[in-house]
Amino acid sequence: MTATTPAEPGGRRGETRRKVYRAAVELIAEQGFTATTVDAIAERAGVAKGTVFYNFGSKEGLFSSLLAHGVGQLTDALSGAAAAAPRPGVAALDAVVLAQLRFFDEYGPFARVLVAEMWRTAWQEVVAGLREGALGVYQGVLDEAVAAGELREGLDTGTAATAIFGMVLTVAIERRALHPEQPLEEVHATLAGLIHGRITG
Amino acid sequence: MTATTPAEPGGRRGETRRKVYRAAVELIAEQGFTATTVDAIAERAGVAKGTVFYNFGSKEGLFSSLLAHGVGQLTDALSGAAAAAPRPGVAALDAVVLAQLRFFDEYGPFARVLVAEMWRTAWQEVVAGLREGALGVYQGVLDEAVAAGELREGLDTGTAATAIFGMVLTVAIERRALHPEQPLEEVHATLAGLIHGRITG
Amino acid sequence: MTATTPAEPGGRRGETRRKVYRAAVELIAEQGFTATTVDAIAERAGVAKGTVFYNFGSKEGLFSSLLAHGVGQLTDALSGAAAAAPRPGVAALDAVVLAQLRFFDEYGPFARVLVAEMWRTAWQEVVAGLREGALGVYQGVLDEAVAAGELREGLDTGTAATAIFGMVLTVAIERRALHPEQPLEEVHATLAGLIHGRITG
Amino acid sequence: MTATTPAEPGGRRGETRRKVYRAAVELIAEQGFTATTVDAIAERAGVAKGTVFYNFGSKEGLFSSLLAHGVGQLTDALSGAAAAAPRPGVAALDAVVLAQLRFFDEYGPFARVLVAEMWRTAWQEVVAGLREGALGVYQGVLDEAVAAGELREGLDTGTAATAIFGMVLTVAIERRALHPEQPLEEVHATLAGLIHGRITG
DNA sequence: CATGAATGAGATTTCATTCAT
DNA sequence: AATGAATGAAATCTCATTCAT
Repeated sequence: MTATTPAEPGGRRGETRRKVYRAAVELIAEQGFTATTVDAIAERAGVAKGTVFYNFGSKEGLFSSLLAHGVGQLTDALSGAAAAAPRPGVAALDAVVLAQLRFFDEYGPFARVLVAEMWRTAWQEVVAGLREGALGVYQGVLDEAVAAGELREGLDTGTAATAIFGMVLTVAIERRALHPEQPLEEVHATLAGLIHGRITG
Repeated sequence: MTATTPAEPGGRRGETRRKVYRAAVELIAEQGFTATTVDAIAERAGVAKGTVFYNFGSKEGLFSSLLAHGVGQLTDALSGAAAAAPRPGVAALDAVVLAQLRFFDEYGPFARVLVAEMWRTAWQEVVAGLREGALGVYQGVLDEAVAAGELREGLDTGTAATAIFGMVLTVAIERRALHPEQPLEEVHATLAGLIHGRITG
Repeated sequence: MTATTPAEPGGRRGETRRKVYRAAVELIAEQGFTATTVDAIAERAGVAKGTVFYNFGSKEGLFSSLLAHGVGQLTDALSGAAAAAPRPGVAALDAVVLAQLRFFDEYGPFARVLVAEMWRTAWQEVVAGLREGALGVYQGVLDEAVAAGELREGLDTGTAATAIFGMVLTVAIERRALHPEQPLEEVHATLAGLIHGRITG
Repeated sequence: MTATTPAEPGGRRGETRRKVYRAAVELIAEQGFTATTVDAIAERAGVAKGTVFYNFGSKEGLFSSLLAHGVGQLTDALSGAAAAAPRPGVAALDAVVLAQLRFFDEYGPFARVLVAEMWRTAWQEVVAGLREGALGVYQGVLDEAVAAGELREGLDTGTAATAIFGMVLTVAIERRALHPEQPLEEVHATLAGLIHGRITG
């Protein structure tokens, strides 16, 4: 079994991987990506340093596995919200925006890791997954809204999806860093207003 | 003259600083801050490694100087656009968005550096400058629009400013990376539509 | 049964040992002893890493066992050829040279291992075995030739044995690596000519 | 200047490289190739560990540079002996054999390194150099001897060159390891006898 | 008999920084 | 004002070996 093959979740190896994972996420939350050493991760996980390499092959391997996992969770959160929305179209869009806000509220460090490390060529694959996953959910919802006549025919839904995703991402990071006390609902209301045009009186 | 004193722009030292700036921005955009070595910066700039330290004191010093410089230029570009707009309010907002798109179209690597490194606690000072500068321009324009009755009373213009800035930043990066042939005006139209509510038919 | 006790050749254990032997010889021939990892040996042999240690105790143990095994086979091949020669002396010498060429033709990787690792102080015991075995055969044949008056009285048969052994070993490796198509008989004729003085017209 | 570019011999860097070189050769002589750590080399050379990497790029780089250097010296020694021989042909061959014996007598550790590490794919280039260099000298001398009628027409001088080189190499290593007190001249006499056919009475 | 996850000592390598020139 | 060789602390990574299953 190679170093990067995930083990069966229940076994001894799966347990180790989970411990290392959790330790890595916590430390990134505290100190950022590259400032986190494998030594520190191993110590916090309560395993030997070699064990990290045995299970993930390299520091890069660990982090790319981590990123992929986070992107997957984000995509799940967004598509879940889209599916659970009472009605498609703009109402679903609001739900997805709220889901994204909540996700980054809960996994704030992940948002920072995402924007800070997205550009490393080593992880282009992960970023591509983000595009197909999270941005895809946005674009799907927007396409439905266009089809339903809620948004104007001919809207560039690709660009609009990126725009909304980036808007929410930026606001979520800023809120966490500077106004953590501000209620999420308030922020959501402001963004929803911006997006579906009720910014004007 | 200390290491961090900027030299007169025309001299030999000013030229050296400019070469190092450009090399650093490009490399950091490609690989991120920590993955970029001073060796690589010096080599791409065509100077000796010692020269980087002679001029900027440290790697962090180079980077924060670089960020401050870029943020200053960005602020100038945005406030220039706001001031030159025929009318204040929403019209001015469109002009500022266009100016931001154009700025990042010209200085693409800087946009990536900004988005990637903006949130590191180490550089809070720079981020504060960004907030007072670029985000301030947005907030000022939005405040004027509220005062003029173009936007609804009570709008959280701080959050809205961050939202629009992040939206434009994200779209600018994505366009440069994936659709460089798409006309800037088209992108601008989509964003303007989103922002002032003409997204709906 | 201790880890270093050889098992009966036919059993499950004998089979495992043989697979590991073969894998180890090949890899060490390709990369050298220290560059070859137990991981790689186990993988190529198709067994678990623990199995190598269970059977051979240590990496060194595997290797010295492997060398001893190979040296024993080589000795058998050479002494068999000497015994089977129609006449003793120079004719027997030719037969032994041919046998050595044939042996290394069949077990090429072992020749490389031998030449590469023979001189390491760690394995003096094995080298002593080689000297008593394979070199002993050469020296015995040479002594007989001296006794028979075919070679001059006073010849340093120890040095001569080493010289001829090294010559054949080197040529065998070179042939395998660079001229595998060259008939063994041709090479043998050149060497035989060199050795018993018919190099001159 | 890249890490592998040799510096001008007189400068500061050249001096450092020479110190590291010398330390590396000494340590290899004592402990063998892979058992020698960069730490130990740096300490004996009296430089920081980083300096070794600054100058040679990697441990492999250091050793391959070392090997190439040794092969060059060996080639020079052999071709020098061939050129200085009073007469070409078999007399020159004797001189080359003596030169090879002397070289490995003086640089014994190098001979061991050579045979032990020749097979690493990283150094195939070096080995190719050996073939063209040292073996080339032997073949040239043999060809001349054939042309002069001293050796029989049609002799496979390529194989013969390899054979003689390997013979001398093996004997030189063996002598150094087991009979260092034996006079070089005696060994040379035995080999010379073997080679030009006076092995028989 | 065989396994393979875990280990940790010890190796190689990186790179921001200094300083004599 | 610029250089680049040298540094060394700190990082990443390797791998023979152990041991519970």
